[in-house]
Amino acid sequence: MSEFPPNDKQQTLINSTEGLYLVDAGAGTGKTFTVTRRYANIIDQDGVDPEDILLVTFTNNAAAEMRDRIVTQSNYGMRELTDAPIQTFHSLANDLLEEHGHAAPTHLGIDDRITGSTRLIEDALIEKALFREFINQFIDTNPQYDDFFAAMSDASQLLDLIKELASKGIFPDAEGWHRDGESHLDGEFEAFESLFEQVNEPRNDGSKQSALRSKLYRYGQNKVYTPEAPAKEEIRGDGKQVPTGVAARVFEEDRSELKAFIHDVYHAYLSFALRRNYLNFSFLQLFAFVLLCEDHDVREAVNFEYVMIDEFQDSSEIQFKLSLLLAGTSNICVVGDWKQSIYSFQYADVDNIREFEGRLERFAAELNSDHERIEFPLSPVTRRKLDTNYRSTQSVLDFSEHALTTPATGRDSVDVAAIREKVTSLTADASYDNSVIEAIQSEDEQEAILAKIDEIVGNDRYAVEGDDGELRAPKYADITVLTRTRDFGRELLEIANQYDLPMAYEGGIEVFRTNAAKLLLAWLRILERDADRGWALVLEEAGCTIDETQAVLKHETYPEAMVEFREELSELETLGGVARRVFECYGCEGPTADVVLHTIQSVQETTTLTRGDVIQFIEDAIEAGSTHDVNAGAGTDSVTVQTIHATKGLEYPIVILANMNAHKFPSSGGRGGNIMYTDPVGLRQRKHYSEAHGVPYIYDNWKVDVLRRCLPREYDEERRLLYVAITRAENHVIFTAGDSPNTFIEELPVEITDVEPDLSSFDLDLPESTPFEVEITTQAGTPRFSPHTFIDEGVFEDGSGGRGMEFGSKVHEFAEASALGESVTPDGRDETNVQSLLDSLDGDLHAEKQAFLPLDVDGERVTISGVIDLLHVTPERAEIVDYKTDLDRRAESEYQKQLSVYYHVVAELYPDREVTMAIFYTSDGERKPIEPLSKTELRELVRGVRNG
DNA sequence: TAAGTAGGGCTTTTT
DNA sequence: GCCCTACTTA
Repeated sequence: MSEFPPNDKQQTLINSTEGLYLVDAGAGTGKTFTVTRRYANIIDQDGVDPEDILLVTFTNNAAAEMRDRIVTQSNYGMRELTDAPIQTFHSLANDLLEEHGHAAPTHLGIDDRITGSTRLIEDALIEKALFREFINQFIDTNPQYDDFFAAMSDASQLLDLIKELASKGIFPDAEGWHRDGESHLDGEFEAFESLFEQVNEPRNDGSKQSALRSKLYRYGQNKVYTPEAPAKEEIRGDGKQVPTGVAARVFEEDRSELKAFIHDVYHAYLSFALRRNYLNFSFLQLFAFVLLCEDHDVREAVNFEYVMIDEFQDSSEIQFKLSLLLAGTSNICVVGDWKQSIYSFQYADVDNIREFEGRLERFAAELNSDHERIEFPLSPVTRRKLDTNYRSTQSVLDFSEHALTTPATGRDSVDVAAIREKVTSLTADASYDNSVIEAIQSEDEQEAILAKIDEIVGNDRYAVEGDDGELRAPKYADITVLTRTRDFGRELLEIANQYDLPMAYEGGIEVFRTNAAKLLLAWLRILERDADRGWALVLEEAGCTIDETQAVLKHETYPEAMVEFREELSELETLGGVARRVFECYGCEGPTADVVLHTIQSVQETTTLTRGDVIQFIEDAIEAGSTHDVNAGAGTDSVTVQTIHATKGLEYPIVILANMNAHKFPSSGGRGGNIMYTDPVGLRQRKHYSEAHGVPYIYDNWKVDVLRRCLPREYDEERRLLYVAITRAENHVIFTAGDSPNTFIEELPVEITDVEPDLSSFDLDLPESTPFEVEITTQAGTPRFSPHTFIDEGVFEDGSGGRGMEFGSKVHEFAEASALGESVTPDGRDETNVQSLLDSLDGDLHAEKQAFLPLDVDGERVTISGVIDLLHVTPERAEIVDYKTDLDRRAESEYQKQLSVYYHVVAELYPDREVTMAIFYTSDGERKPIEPLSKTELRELVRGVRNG
C-alpha cells in the first residue's frame, strides 16, 4: 500500500480526534495507516498519555502491527508503548481481571476467585473435553433434569448455547439472570410474527402458495409427534397461506422449566470452570463485563479518554457494550466495513456497524437503566468514508461489487437497489488496469488449478506490479489459492506436492483429518474393542476393496501381520507410545504427525481420559475439524493456499478463487445444529421428553418444526465472503469450479471456460505403498452390480430410492411405538398406510435389509445386491414388500426386475416357506402381487448391462 | 402452463 | 433442513 502522504479524507479523519465517529473504511483504503496516524496525532497532544487511549483490534497480530506503525509515526518509541492498551478485547479483558477482577465472580453469586494462576483455555477441543467432564457430573447430581438430558442427543451442544448467550451479554447469577438477561430468552412475539408473515405471503400475485406453506408440505414426515400435535392439514390450511393462528400457536409455550434448566447448567459450569481454575474466551469477556458493570469504582478507574476500535464489523454484542463501559468520554471512533463482516460464527454481529446509532442508544439505555454508567452524550455521530483503494485495479473493484448482489441459489432474490445504496464504491489509485478476470471449469478441478498456475507463472498476460512499480511476469509467490473450506485446500496441497509444484498451506490445518490421525484412530478402535470401523479403515489402507473388506469383517479373518501388530500395540503403556508406533509403522512423519502426537499427549496429561475417551476425543476433533497450526517450512517462491477467512487484510497480485461448486460455496446460512436456540423466538428445545405409559419416549417438537421454517436462510454473509475473496486481488482474479459450478459463479459477469488440464510436463511422484501387504482369498472382490448400477446403465428406469428407506424407518418408528404401548397419530398419507399395513401383518418384520445374490454369468461370478424395503416372515410365508408411490406405477415392470433379485435370496433363506412379492402403493393403499423373474432371466439382464 | 408434490444429495468458517 | 430436479395435477 502506497499511501504517503494521507489523502484528504484520511487526513480529515486523522485530524478529527474529538467526538463520536463511525468510519466506513473499505478494503485496501489505508485503514491501518489512517488509524495509526490518528492515534499518533492524539498521543502527540499535550496532556495525553498512551494509557488514555484504547485501541482495540481483533487479532494479536494486528495489535502488534498497529504498535509498530505508531512508533514510526509518533514521537513515542517502542519501549514507551509496550504497556499501552493496543490490544484485543480478549487480552484487555484478561488484563482487567488480573488487575481488578479477582472478586468478579461474586457479582454472579459464585463464591470463587479469579487468581493469577487462572488459565485461559484456548484449545476448543480441550474445553469440550472439560465440559463433557462437567456435564456428566452435573447429570449425575441433578436427577431433576433427567428429562431434558434424555431428549438431547449430545449434551455437549449445551456448551455452544452457553457461549452464544455469553456473546450477547446474557449471564446467570445466583437468583436468576443478570440484569435484563431473561427478556432475551423469552423472545418477542411481534418480531417472530413479522418473520412469520413475511414467509407466509402468497407469491405470484396470490396465485401461488406462500413459501412457508410450501416448506410445510413435509410437516410430520419422518417425525413422531405427540398426539396433541395438529394434523398437517390443520397447519397448512386449505388456501395459499398457513392460517394466521398458527403463528401464536407455535410461539406460545411455557418455557420456565427450560430456562431454569439452562440457567442451572450455565451457572454450574461457570462455577466448575473457576473451581478448576480456568476460563474460556467467552467467560473472559463475561467477567470483564460484569466487573465493569457492577463495580463503579473500577469502571471509573479504568475509563479511557479516547477509544478506537478497528474492524468493528467483527465485534459481538457484548464487545459493543464493553466498549461503552470502557469509554469515559464520547471520543469514540469505530472503523470498519460491513461488506467484510464474515465472522458471525464467532458471534460477530454485522448490525453493530450497520445499525450503529440505534444500537448505541439502545445499549446505553440498557446500561443506564438503574445507574448512570454511560455519562457522555451519544450524539452527534459523524459518519466518515475512506473510498480510495490502494490495492486493486478499477476492474477488480467494479467486479467485486457484483459479488454483493449475486443470487446464491436459483430462487434467491436479492434487493439489488437496496444493497447498492449501502455500498460505498471504491476508486482505484492504480495508474494501470491490466486485470484478467476469468473462470474455468473442469472435471478435475484441482489438476486444472495446477495447470493454470503453471500457465500463469512467467506469463506476461498475467503481469503484476513489481517493487519498482513496473509490470513484470508473475512468480509462484504472487499467487494465492483461496477456498471456503480447509478440506479442499489440504487436498490441493497434497496433489501439488505429488506434482512437485511449490505450494504451502497457510493457517491452521485440520490435523485430525489427515491420514495419520485416521490411522491412529483406527488402531485405537481396534485395540479398544476390535471395532469393525477400525479394521475397515486399516484394511482399506492396505489396498483391500470394499467387498474384500466386508468379507474379512464378516468372517473375522484378519490378516496375520495386522493381528501381530495389534498385539504389539496392546503391550505399549501410553497412548503416546501407541501413536508413535503407528506413525512409525506407516511412515507418517513431519510436522502434522508431530502435532497429532503432541495433542494426544497433552489431552491425557490435562484431563483424566481413558482410551475410550480419547477415541471419542479424536472423533470429536475430526467432526469439529479442529485445527492446529503446523509449521510446514515452505520454500521462498511458492503459491499460498488458505481459506478466505484466513486472508482478511492480506493482499495478493493474483487470486485463484477455487471450489466454486454447488453445495460448497453457498452453504447453509440460517441456524442449525443446536438443539436449543434463542432470538427472535426465544429459548426452545427441539425435542421434548414425556413419560407415557411409564416408558420414557422422545417425541419431536412440532412447534419447533414449524418455527424453524419461519426463519429464512440468509446468504448475505456468503456474498460478503465472496466479496472479501475478490478484493484480496491486486491484479487478477480466476475462479475455478468442478463439474457442478455454483449459482454465484454462473451469475457473476464472467465467462466460464471448460478446460482439460494437461499436466504431462510434470513428474508425478506418488506416495509409497502401505506397510501391510494383504492377500484376501475369498469369493469377494468380483464386480458387484446393484440395482442402482442397472439404473445407471439404463436397464431400469430411474425412480427408486428414498421412499423405501423412509418407509423402513417409519416401520421401525411405528413398531417401536406400538411395542411401547404408545399411540402414535398417523399423520398424512404415508403414515396412515404404514399403520394400516402394520395392522394387517403379524409375524416378524425386517426393514431395510440388504441382500446379495451371487450369479454365474459367462463363467464369472457376479453378485447383485440391493435393499429390501420390508420382509415380512410368518411360519408359512415370507413376503417381500416394496413401498412405492403412485408416481412409480408406470415403472412396474422395472421394479419387477429389481424385486426378483431379492426373491432368490429370500427363497434361499427360507426354503420351507412360500415366498411372495408385492408392491405397496401409498396413493391408494393397493397391495399388488409381483411375479418373480427366474435366475436365467436375471443373468440375461446382467449380460445386457455388461455388453453395453 | 403454472403450481404442487416427491425424491436425491448435500451440510463451513476460527480470534 | 434446504435446494435442485423430475414428475403430476388442475
